Amino acid sequence: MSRDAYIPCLFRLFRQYGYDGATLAKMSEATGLGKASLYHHFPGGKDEMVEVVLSFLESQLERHIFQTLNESEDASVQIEQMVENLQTIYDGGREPCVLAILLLGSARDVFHDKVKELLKAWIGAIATLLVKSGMDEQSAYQRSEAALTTIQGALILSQGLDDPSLFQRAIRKLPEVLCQVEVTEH
Amino acid sequence: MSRDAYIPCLFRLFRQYGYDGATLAKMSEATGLGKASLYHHFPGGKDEMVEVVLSFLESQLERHIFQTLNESEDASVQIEQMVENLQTIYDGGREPCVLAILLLGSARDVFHDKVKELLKAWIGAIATLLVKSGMDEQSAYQRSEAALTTIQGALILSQGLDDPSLFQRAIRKLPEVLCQVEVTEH
DNA sequence: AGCACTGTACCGTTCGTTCGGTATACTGTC
DNA sequence: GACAGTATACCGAACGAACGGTACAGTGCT
Repeated sequence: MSRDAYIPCLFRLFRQYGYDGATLAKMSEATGLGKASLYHHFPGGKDEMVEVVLSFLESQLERHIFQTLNESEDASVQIEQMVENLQTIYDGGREPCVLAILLLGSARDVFHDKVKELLKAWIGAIATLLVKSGMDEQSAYQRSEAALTTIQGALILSQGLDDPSLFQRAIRKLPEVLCQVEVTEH
Repeated sequence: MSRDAYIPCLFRLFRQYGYDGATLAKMSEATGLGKASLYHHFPGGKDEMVEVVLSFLESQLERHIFQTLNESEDASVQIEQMVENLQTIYDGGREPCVLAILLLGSARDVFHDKVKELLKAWIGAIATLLVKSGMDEQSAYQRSEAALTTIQGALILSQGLDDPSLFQRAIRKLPEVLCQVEVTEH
């Protein structure tokens, strides 16, 4: 079987256990492959598996997030579509973000660059969309960063409080927060 | 020396490496204590060390966050004080939150309850403050959750993007976001 | 003498990794 | 069609290193 078939499985393991916690034994059990076979498909060992998982995540973001943000309809409609996809990807707030797990913990330094690249791409994609819909660049980037802050923070809190609805409430506000014009007073 | 002296050291290790990554060898090196000495002070082993670290964090929150929120001055002043303390605790966004690290990764289940308790206490403290300053309870809790979402999310993103200023910008908006009256239009 | 503490040496287990080898399928040669 | 050669997929067993944890004999203070 092609090694691609095992990637989603590895993805799930790293997302659940992190770099240190996702042991070869768990991978062997989860994939049904012997440890030696895992090394046949991923000669670079655990690190290559993470690389591959991150590339898999990249393509997933590409397909379900970035592409959604490039269909040049109304901006708020696209954001709403992204929110829908977020629901799926993170299972309504029940699943953590593999980027966050890899960012914390002992493997931080090794994969930092790739994680950084993906986060930047995500923020950039949203910002580009907002700029296209007429927002000035600085505001667009600030709001995009705020959006990702909300997404990541809400994932943490939903995990911590055992309350997926927190994540859902948070991301449902995103279209409004990202697109509304500022007329606040205080 | 009292075991209390070693707790901040262990705290730093768990915050940096997570449960799996914070090995006894690292602790031994960081504290200057042999493994036997570590087990003398913490007979329960690694798990007890985490418990103790979480209790340490609790007292730290108590002193630098909750207490700040109980001095019954103007609410926005207190929030600003909390923001100041956040800057210190998280070193301006350069240090991650140990709660987040323990929440993700393989030790999740073991310490989930304690982490949940701390997060709830934090949210509750902010909400109580807002209620005291006249806000209705539901809004107060929603905004408090949003504040912690921002804090946690901004920490993740600041780590990921190598940009502590993101964290600083995010938390400096907290007083405004938490206290301002809603007059937005869209 | 009693106690708190520590260094050394060790335990069993699990870690990531590698080795040697098997089964199967495809490829080109005659 | 028969045969050797090669590539792919897989596995059991073992490796050294590191893991968390323990046993025990000090050591120094009261």
